[in-house]
Amino acid sequence: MNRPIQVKPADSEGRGDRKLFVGMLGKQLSDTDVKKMFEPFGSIEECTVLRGPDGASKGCAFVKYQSNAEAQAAISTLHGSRTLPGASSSLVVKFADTEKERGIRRMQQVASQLGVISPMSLHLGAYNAYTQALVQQQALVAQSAYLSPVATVAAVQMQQLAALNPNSIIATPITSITPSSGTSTPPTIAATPVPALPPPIAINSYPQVAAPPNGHSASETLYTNGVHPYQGEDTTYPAAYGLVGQPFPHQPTLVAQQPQQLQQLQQREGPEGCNIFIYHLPQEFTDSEMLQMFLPFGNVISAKVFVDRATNQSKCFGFVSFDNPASAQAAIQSMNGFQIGMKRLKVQLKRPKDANRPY
DNA sequence: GTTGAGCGTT
Repeated sequence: MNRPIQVKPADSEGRGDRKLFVGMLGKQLSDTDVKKMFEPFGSIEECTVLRGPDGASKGCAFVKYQSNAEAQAAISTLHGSRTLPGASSSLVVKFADTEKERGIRRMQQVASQLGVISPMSLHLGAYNAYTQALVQQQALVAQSAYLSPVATVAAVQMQQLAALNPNSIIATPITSITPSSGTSTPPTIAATPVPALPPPIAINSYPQVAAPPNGHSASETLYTNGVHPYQGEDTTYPAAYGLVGQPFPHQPTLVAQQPQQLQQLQQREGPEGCNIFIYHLPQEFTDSEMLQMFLPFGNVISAKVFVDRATNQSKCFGFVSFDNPASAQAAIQSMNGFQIGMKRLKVQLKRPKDANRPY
């Protein structure tokens, strides 16, 4: 009997698997559609298309057969066999994650949402750069009476980002916004006066600026005012920088506990008028850096730098969403025209999705 | 060079 078995036993043993993960399904396929597709290979015990909270298909599914052999057969025949309409590549059929793998996936997901695995981490080796940033930061704080709190915080953050990133082209913004320097350097902050912004926002956000270089900075900055997704180590730094007031008006409760909860905080657009478009970002800016830049203006729902999928390079523009229009306006007022290196940021409201284009 | 994709693991 010569049967061509191409799958190594090791692949299927020890997993006890009859359950498949199916990817690259068209998003319009239903459970039934998928079931029909997989029925020829065996008896299906369970077939579920994964859907988001809104009920939209995620374009993948779980299919559980009665036996491993059936599952195996489906893999052999269907995997990569065709590209379904609406899918970006060919059908994926493989064994679903085991418990253990799921655990790992969870951890990774949480880690990435907390910004622990961030390109920024790669630059954090230079501790002296960090301390240097603190010194400069304190100097800035001393001068902050000359600037609106928001502009100051934004500036400090820019400075810190620059300092933490040795290769950064962000070299100049700070020196040029010190009104007391007495030199003739013209301010490069374009919109220094920030109209009518409640200082508490800046104060609430302030401790984030002084985040220790332990890779947690993004975790601290994500969704600050109200949701503070990490605890510990956070008891000293507000005082360390002479801050007064209550850093967190309501008790920070959510810590990295329920992954589901974190998931719900994932990038979303805000309501109309709450989303801003940022152009001329430095090439090396990541989500978390952009997030930090805009934290002073309010509750940031999401911050996304647009990345070329093929090259993984930033396209130098991105989006930040706030939970209210006033924050978005404040961000525009303060940050539009903000000079970074040779370029100035362009910050404006995001175009509505279904933009009725005037011709 | 200009406006929120995406390979998705219950």
